[in-house]
Amino acid sequence: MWSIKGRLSTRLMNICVASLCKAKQLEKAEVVIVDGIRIGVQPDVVTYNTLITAYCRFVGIDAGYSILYRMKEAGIYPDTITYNSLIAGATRYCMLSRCFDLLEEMLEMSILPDIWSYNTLMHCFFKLRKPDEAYRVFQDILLKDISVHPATFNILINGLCMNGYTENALMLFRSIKRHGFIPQLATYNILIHGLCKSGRGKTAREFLNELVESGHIPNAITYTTVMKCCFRCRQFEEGLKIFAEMRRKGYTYDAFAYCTVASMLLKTGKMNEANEYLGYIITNGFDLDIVSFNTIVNLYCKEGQLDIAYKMLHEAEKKGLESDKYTHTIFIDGLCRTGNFKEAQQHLDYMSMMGFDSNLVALNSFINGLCKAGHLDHALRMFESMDAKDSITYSTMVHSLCNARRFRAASKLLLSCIRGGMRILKSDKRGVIDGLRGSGYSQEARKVQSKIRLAKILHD
DNA sequence: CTAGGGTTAG
Repeated sequence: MWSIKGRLSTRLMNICVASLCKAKQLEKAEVVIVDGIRIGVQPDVVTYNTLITAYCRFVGIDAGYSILYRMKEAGIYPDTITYNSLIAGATRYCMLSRCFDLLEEMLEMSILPDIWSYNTLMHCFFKLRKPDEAYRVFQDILLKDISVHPATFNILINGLCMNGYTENALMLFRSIKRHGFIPQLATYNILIHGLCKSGRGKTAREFLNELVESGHIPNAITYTTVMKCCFRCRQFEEGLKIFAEMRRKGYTYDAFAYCTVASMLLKTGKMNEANEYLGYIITNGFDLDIVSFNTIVNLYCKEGQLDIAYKMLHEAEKKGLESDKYTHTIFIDGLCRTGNFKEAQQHLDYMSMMGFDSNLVALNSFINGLCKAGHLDHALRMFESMDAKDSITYSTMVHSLCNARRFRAASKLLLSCIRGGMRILKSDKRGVIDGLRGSGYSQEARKVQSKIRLAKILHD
């Protein structure tokens, strides 16, 4: 009798712990467990699995591991879900080798990996931009005859899109549908998002129709995705209409949609309106995460109010939020706008010290700032020192060198940009050629022109 | 009990 009651209570405790974990209330969850133990309710494997998931997500992978030790000490054996949670934690922080360590540990303990172990591993490969290896995991799943989960396809489609294989994602989507797989709402959301990101708004629209026709009801994610797509295609009216509809339907319960709108307004220079939207989420008690703070900080940086921007950053830190590469990039851009290159450099140094995966955007921003302020040689030195450059790096430099009438330097960079197979704005190419010609370098102008033509032939 | 939406540069 007593033991049945005990098990029932453990289930109740788990429900309680799960909802607290979901709300990031880890301390409260721990209190519930301690209180439970005091009155004789023992935590079980589910309790610890829930904790591991939450600690990995909100604190870090090592915090997740420490729960694993705690449960082992308490004499509770980890199961597949325990390890899946840790693998998900490792994937969150892109730690591929940890994923393999965990898989190995599972096998050593005769805990069999399931479809979720493989799904997560596949996701990790995609996050690390290794689509081939991710696809190999999928083939492995089929080979091992493990039955797939709808999420397997979602992860695949998303991963393919995010790695530039939109066409393959589309083919996969169609082929699994032919094989009788009924796409989930999430599958449609993922595909629509991928299509929007690769600039295929029209196809995205078609799938939005298909989504509705197949009986799904669009959710907040669908709306935000489509709204963003409108803004991308400069259909501002249409996008704002979608936002209004979201409001009517009660889908604006978090800061997501507001931040999308505010960013669009910032990009198009409508500071006052952006201020309104962001003011609304600040004063109306929305739970702001680092992305929301970044959007707000961006507003103040663009307005040149760096002091308020820093105040917001401190507020975010007080909430226990950690600044990310976006935060620093926004500050670098803002500091450059106000001519404070020294402090901008400090943010850059901090980023490389912290090992942020790619600060190319930040460097581009810095270079742009230097150019705008007329420090062309400083910008050039920076440019030369960069080991990775993209088309934006090149166009910024080429454009600025043309403005300074340094056409020969501009043409040199333009040519190396083309050699690298990168695209550059037509107006910048024109600027270089016309500039060379106008300053008496018509032979070099012809050379550049023919190289551009050659690149075009090779590219198409 | 894990995938999917929002934030950065020319």
